[in-house]
Amino acid sequence: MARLSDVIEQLIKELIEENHGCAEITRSELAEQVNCVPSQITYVLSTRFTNGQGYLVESRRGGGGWIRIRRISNSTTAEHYIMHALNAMGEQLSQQQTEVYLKNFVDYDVIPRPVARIMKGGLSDQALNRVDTGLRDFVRMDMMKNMLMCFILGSPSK
Amino acid sequence: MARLSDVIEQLIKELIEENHGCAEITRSELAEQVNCVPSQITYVLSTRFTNGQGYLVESRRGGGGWIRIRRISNSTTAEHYIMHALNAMGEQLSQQQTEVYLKNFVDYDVIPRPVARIMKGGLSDQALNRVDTGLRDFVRMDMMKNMLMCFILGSPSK
DNA sequence: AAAACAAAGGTCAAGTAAAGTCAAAATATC
DNA sequence: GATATTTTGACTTTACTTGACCTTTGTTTT
Repeated sequence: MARLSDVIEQLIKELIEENHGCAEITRSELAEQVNCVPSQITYVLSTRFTNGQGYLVESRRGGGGWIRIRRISNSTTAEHYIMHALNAMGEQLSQQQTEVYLKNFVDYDVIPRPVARIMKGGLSDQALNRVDTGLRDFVRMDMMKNMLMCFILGSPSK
Repeated sequence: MARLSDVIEQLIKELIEENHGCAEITRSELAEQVNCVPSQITYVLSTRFTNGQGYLVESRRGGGGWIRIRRISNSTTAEHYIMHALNAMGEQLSQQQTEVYLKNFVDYDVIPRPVARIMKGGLSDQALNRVDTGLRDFVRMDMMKNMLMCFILGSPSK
């Protein structure tokens, strides 16, 4: 018997497919469709639609809120390159490693220098000063991945 | 269902644009146009047209009253605009406020869209997920400021 | 004038509609 | 049997909407 999570995963993937790479849902609606509690949608998103797997999840709370899931298309060299990097990157990222990565991205023309400069600023120890040192490199990695995904995915087509 | 607040925001922005930087409205009239209670106009103004976001809101009560929303010095350079924002910004920043700022920056050609996109990605709740919620908005603000500074410093004023 | 009235905008708290969190319970897998 | 994954649900936080009541200003009446 199929696991509910798998069904939900499949459903979302179909939505993305139909919509050329971008699904926009309402958590509670989708939950109702498959007859589960809303938080299970959250669970599926957090386990099967990560940056490392090539997805970008954005959301807004409050009245009229939504969740948007987009997938990297992998059709350009930049996308390939970044997807590859994303997979190779692991869980943590030091400031030093950040700089190495960014330099490479610029050298290989994956992202423009000005963009890299701003990323570097946001990912610096200075910016992350308030984050516990034990956690910092994890947060930095999350940010790096999300930034990269956002950069190559651009604005939602619509 | 699109949020009413977003519609109102857009409407006001268009009015400002049409009028070269200054919109003058009557709260109750605008409210009637979009079919909401007057106080919702106030809500939109207070969440999306603050001084820090580059607007100046003045008003007059009583018979013949009005509300005037002006964009701060339409003619300032990107650097000045950002400097102003930086100065007005305070210590904390929510995801929603982040988006309002970035949208403004892009709409008013202060920073290019791709840059705004990566900033948005890095500053999102998804990216900052591991940071304690009590700390999150502080960290987000630190990052925002750092990135904006990098942006200004990186673009040498001619 | 002064008082009364009308016509604005301002405030604030309650109501509603979403998504997020977290940990216990249930189920699968090894 | 132990460990990992999934399912559930009670509770939290965020964002938007509504409405009742307040204050200010201009106009009309006495």
